[in-house]
Amino acid sequence: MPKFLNSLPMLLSRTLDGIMPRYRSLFQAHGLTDQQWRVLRALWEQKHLTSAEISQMTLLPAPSLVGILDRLEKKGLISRLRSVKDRRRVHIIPTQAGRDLQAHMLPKVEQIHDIYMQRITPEEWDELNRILNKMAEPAEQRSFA
Amino acid sequence: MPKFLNSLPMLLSRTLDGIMPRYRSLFQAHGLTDQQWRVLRALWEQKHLTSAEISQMTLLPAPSLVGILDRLEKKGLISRLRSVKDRRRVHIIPTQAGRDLQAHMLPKVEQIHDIYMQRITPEEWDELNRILNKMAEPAEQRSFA
DNA sequence: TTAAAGTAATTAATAGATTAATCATTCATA
DNA sequence: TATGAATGATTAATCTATTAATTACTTTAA
Repeated sequence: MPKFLNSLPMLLSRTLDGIMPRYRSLFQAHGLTDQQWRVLRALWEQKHLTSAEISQMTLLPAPSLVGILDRLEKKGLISRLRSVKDRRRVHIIPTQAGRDLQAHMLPKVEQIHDIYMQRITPEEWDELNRILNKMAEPAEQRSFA
Repeated sequence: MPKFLNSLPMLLSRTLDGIMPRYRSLFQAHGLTDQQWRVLRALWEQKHLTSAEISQMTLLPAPSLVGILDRLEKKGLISRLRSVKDRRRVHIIPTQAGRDLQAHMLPKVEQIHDIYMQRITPEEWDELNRILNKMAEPAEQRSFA
């Protein structure tokens, strides 16, 4: 295998390319993109979030989020509600249709996750998290080590 | 940490988001995008590749590659050469400027890679590869296990 | 040899990523 | 209390991703 295929970015990209199609075909079956699902998924636990909070949780860049929210709104899955206390903020709230879709899809999404989790042991999963988090730690925090 | 932030796709995305900025600012300093560098990098070892081969190596989708190659060509870093034996194919060849840029950038890219490799042990790196490859294995191949 | 099937690159249409800039609002403070 | 700094969402411009369709060419099989 050529050297650069073993780089960290390529390893991670290859893994994502390997696992995402299975998720993606489920999302597509419900008319959603990966990113649109992420937003709905983030709203699962917290019932309303600001645009900035969604961006942080989902890792979706704020400028991308504008369009993603536009399309989710157009599909009737979320609503935007301008905050009264701070009118710069916009609260995002799932509609009933949005909550129904979440409830319908979440078990299937978890099934797919289980498929991948069953390929490794719980210890390997912990290892994976530990190693990757160590890799991605910002340099500032590391200087205290 | 909310549950879905611990999913496999989020873990991988978070790691990529953590490591790429360091690479990206180097690429930017030389007027390249991530993807444009990947193509140059793929041409490092093999001196000429077809568009399809580059797509496979770099994981860049073929339709995206058209534009990426257009822009690399416009910058004078690669040339397209239609194959004589099979005129459907297009061979991609780095120009002298392309090779010079590669030679200049590659050590710096490897330095960044080393930064991340020094955060973990060689054994952890092997573990990481082993676990992720097991995750991303296509289902067909797994049925023989 | 010729029609049909297949292949490599490309185009088209829509969605999202990246960086910088803008706009409205709020905060800090002089 | 005005004024400059900071903040949250958005727009703008360029580039890439995704899926489907197209174009040009090659191979296969009748």
